[in-house]
Amino acid sequence: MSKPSKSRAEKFAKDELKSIIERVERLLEEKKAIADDISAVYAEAKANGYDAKALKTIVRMRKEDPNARAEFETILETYMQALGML
Amino acid sequence: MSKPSKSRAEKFAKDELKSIIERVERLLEEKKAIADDISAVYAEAKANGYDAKALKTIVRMRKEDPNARAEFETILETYMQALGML
Amino acid sequence: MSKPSKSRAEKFAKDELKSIIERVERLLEEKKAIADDISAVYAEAKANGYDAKALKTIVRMRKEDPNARAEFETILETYMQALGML
Amino acid sequence: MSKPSKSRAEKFAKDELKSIIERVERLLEEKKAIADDISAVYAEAKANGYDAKALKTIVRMRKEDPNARAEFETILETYMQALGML
DNA sequence: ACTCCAATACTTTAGC
DNA sequence: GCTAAAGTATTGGAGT
Repeated sequence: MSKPSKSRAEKFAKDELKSIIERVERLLEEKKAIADDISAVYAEAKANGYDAKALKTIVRMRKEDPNARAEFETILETYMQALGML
Repeated sequence: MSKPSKSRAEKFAKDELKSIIERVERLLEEKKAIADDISAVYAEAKANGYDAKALKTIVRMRKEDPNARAEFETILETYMQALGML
Repeated sequence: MSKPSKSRAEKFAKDELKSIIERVERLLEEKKAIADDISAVYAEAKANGYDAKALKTIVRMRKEDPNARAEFETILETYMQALGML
Repeated sequence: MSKPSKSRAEKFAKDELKSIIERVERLLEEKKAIADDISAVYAEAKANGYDAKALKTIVRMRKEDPNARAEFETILETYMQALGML
């Protein structure tokens, strides 16, 4: 038949959808690659005798506000004291 | 027609499947109820001036092995010291 | 000395804190017991030839609103159609 | 005083630790930037009338093995049939 | 400010 | 036992 099976508008939408999905997929691949790089850094550090869990804790702590952290530590120690954990 | 639409065996399997699903659903409801109770305890504590985040940290710490925790703290402080965080 | 080492108020707060923590711990134990029960149901089902992953999917689906689900399925199929996944 | 406060080896380890931490932090920043890009794509798609949840489902499905998915769907429909969900 | 939801990170479990 | 997948918990962000 001479009539196209899909209208121009439908074709356009189709391409748009495909484009969205593929952009996300490409970004997800990049994100995964970086996550793998991070794992590799920790694995190498571990091989050199570092404690990966402690390294992760350090990274997390450096992101936090120092004042907020200090305050939290104070509360925590108060509770631990009251519970005989110190 | 007089013939039953489902065999006895199929009916049996159907009931078995239904039973499995419903047992899980009942247990999930109970689990949810307990999770809600826990939330309520924290909410009440918060209303009485406690820091919910610190309380959760205490609960987590009490589950851990004290020796392992002490060792972890030591490593952490070594790293913090080296990075000028103390 | 005759003076108590802790004031009455502090002692009270201490007990209150301990009570909060212990209530949470008890509830967490109950929650864990139920989670184990659920695992046991799935393990038994699996031993009887059921697909645990599919069972979990069924349980999840039954929690959802049927209308919302139907609508979602429609959209999903539209997208899949447009991407040649059907 | 003439004696250095830190030995050469300690200084070296310190730099190594700092290097590890900073490499991870740089990678985390890159990872965050990509995550933000992904969010932006979904936000834009949503503004153009797409259902973000369905788009995410499509992305997930395209990562899966088609045969495995088909088989899973078959089992799922068997269960749904048996439970009167179809 | 406070709740609700989505996203991330962690923990645990299942499969190879 | 180890990698990979699920489930769970915590955190950040959006909206009221």
